Amino acid sequence: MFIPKSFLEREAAHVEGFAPETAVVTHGGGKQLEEPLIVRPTSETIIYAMFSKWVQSYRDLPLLINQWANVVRWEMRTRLFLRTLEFLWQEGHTAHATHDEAEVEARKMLGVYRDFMEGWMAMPVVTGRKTDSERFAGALRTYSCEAMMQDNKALQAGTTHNLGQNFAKVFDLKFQTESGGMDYAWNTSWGVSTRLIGGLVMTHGDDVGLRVPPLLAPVEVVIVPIYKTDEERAKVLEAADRIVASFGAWERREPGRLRVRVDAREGIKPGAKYFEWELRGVPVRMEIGPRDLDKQQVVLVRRDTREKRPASLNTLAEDVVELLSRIQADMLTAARERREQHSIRDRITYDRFREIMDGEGAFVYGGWCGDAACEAQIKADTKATIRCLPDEEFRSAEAPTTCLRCGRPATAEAVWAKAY
RNA sequence: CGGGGCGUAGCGUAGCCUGGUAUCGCGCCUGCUUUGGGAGCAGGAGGUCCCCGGUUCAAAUCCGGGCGCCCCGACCA
Repeated sequence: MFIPKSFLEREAAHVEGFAPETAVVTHGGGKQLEEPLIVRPTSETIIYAMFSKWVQSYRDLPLLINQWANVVRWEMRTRLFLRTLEFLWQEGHTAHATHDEAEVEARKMLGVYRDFMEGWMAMPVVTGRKTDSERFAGALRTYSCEAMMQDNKALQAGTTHNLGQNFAKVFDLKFQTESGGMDYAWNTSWGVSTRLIGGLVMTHGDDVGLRVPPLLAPVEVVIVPIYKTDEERAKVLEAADRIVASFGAWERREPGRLRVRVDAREGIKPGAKYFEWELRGVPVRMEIGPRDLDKQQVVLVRRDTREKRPASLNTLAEDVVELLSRIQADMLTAARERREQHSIRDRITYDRFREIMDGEGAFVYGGWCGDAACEAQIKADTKATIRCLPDEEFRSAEAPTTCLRCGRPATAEAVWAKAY
């Protein structure tokens, strides 16, 4: 939670990047502290100070520490979920014997993050490397997952860093090598935060409310019973209980059982229940009424498309499991298609680029000359930044040959967008 | 730190310009009827109109000061 001010100051680029946005504790126990304590904005300094005590030999490497922690960054302006003064995140820190091993780790964690964002959140991302001006303060290289929100702005959803030996050198994180010499360790760090919740909302939310992908939904299926008389009520609820019991035994599915809930509240009409569960984003609603039972069926309604269809009681569990996995897949596909519809890969003039950034926004794939001054000028002109230099699978079939703004030869393809 | 806006019942608001019994919706209470897309009808309760001061016979309304909140910008991996 607290980091001695001198720790933060040890790595020059790190302190320069973070000092303006730190909260500082000057008093403790009623007395002024000899050395102020920084409320951690990130934990590299304190972690590597400890690593240096733990590591002596190459045999102690690699070393990985993961922690869930709250951090504080004194932003001038906050935005719910996306930029808060205090946020909860997961931060991982590693130490390795070689540069290449650290590089592999940084890339691996980027893949882990991507798998979660796409496989679980159904939030597609573009992965790639940050430019020098956008990379983590103190890192050698920063990689990121960039998602597109429904207003066509980019959300940096997670980052991983190859820190090189920058922190090891200032915290004296040394080890004896296999051949008997001494070397500084190679570090990586990586994190994702509660910002992902904002990303989920802004990727999938619609006019009706939240849409939660099945794999993350606390309730995947809500059963809404429909009845008029007490007799009907008893019959319908009994059928609902039987369905829940049969689902409870359903274990052929990954991961685990079906999470089902019966909304048996009385005094609330079915329509009101529909609206409430739609607002909360429950992926599938199952309606059971007397008319359905007569036909040995229920009605299934998808939250993502709001499509409604009957399903036989005989094959219900299989049907629901199949539907849930289809919803999971369709939500990712729909989000990805949406992103691609708002991605521009055609060569466009800088005037056109400015027009787009001034208007509806987009991910614009364009050439970059590699000059930080040019990058800064584009930001000044349009507020758009290079979100990343995309990994190969995201690059255009035909690589751009000239810089989007200055027309000089391109050194890389870049994804430009306004960001949160 | 600049620019703009707003504070009226639990919530959302009208009224303010042009001073005169504070409006409507949701919610709440009681009763009856209701339940396949946000129930209906009838009756009812609920207010320091953000605070302080001024003008006036009379202030939610006009004037002065204060407080609070929101949005935009600067800032931000």
